Amino acid sequence: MKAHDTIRAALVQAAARLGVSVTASAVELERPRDPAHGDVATNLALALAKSLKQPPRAVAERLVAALELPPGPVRKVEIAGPGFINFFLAEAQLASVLEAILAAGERYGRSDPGNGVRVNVEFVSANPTGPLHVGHGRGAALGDAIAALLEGTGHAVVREFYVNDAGTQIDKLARSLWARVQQRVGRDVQVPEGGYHGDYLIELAEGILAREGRAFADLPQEEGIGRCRSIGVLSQRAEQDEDLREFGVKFDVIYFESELYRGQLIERTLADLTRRGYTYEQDGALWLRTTAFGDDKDRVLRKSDGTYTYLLPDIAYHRHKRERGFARAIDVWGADHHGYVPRLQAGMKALGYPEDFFHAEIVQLVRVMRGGEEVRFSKRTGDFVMLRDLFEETGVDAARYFFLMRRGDSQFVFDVDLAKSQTEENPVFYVQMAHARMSGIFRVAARDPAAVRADGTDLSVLDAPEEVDLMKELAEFPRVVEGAARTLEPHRITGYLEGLARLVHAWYHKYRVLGEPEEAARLVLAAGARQVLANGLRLLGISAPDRM
RNA sequence: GCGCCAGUAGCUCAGCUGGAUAGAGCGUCGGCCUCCGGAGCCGAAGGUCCCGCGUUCGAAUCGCGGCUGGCGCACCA
Repeated sequence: MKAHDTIRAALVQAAARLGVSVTASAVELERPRDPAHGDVATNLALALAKSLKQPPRAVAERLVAALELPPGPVRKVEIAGPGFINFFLAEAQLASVLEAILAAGERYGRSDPGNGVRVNVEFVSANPTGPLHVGHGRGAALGDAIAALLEGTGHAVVREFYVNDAGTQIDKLARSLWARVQQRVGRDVQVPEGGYHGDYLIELAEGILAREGRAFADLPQEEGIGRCRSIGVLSQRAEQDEDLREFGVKFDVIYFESELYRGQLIERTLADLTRRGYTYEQDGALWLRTTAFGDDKDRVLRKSDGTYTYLLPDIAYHRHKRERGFARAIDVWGADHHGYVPRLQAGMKALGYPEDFFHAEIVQLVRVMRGGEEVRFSKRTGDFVMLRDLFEETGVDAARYFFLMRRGDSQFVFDVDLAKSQTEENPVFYVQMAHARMSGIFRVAARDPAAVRADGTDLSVLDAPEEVDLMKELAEFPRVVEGAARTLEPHRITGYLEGLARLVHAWYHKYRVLGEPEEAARLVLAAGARQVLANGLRLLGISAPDRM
């Protein structure tokens, strides 16, 4: 908002007059919780107290005395509490946010601090060994929202999914599937130890036999397992893609581990690490000196049997991201992998990459509750609850919203009954309903809300407390988006939307729009509120329905 | 044993990188439907911010030491 910039600049100038050099971005402006403390406040005097060796209030007095604000946006400046400087904005300033919203439309809330920086966001990256479960769903919702937040703040984002199609897990999948094929033709073969026991491989085995004929089961074992490997990976990948598509997540790049081997990227990475002096041989294995970067112990890159551990391909993969020109690589990982962060980070530093290149966002596990009881297992996989089962029951919007409404790093209980309920208790419903209500006004008025403009409308009649509060909240949206993007915390958006929806409902309930003397101005307010609700929901990948 | 994450109202959780009297929803209690959707709105009660020590003008927030819970600590992925 323009008033913020004006205040910021004036404060920087005032500080300079006191002999302190402050950058504009270092001046913190916030909206006080208590309206009696004004519309904008800064703690600048408190922050400068130490270096000036003066009491905060005295610093505040001097700052205000040195402050030169152009006439217009600010009508009053106060010093309060321990030394806060509070600014009170002119009323006209407040309503101008509506003009800004309607002029920007879908773009309201977007900003450009990212300045076109290229960011790779990798998430889900499930092994192609079975269906996606709810934990993947939380990662999918979070990764997609983080990507959208970064896009909304001016970053060039690529959404990426990494497929481990070359490891031992894939061998287990192939052998498990082969065993199921044998079982279906009546042979007494067991699914191997540590293999995949879920019913979905029985279904897949039946499909193979139906398509290929019984002769498939009589293939030589090596060939049969090989066929099972490619069929298994392809079918699981296809199924995961379909789940993700229906969940509303679209990836720009699907990267297969096997591509790393084809491009000699593993060997090149190993050569880099060695050339930089961070590898050594011991006990027949090749080690990476990760302790040089804060890891507990050094890690093996190449085992004594000559094969690679998981770490080396992963370093190679992230090196490849760097080579593709990304300034940042953000990975969304499940909590069960968090112990892995220090060694991959060490790998990045061993390659000489800056500290902030790689960042792992850890997502804690999800528990699912229904009817007051925990739902642990899915029949089909014999394991976790499947993502598909969840969103088919609750709807995609509710599932995504619920995954996003808590910080990723806190454990989360998904209440299926709440997600399905069509009442105010359900936050998704509550927020979407606020949007639908605003749309309803325009439906009755037979107007297109997207075509509403503030030009020439007298907005000074929007002076009821509920209307003032609503406009102030609408003005906060761009800052909320920026904060959420900076901290990679989409839950700030859901929290904001719930607060905004509350104000919208309260306003709607108390004041009529159509047929009132204030109709024109209130239509502008309704259109603005509707736009911000829609923009917030869209950012999270959730629909903004016009009626429910 | 070591590491990471969490511990805030009866419950689920926020708390904007150290600021003003710690907030919201649900639940509880009490009000409100001639209406653009009551599928909603308004109000009240409710706190040892896990405990202790420290850092400073100021700590839920930072540091140290404990306690509780989750997850990790492979030449697995």
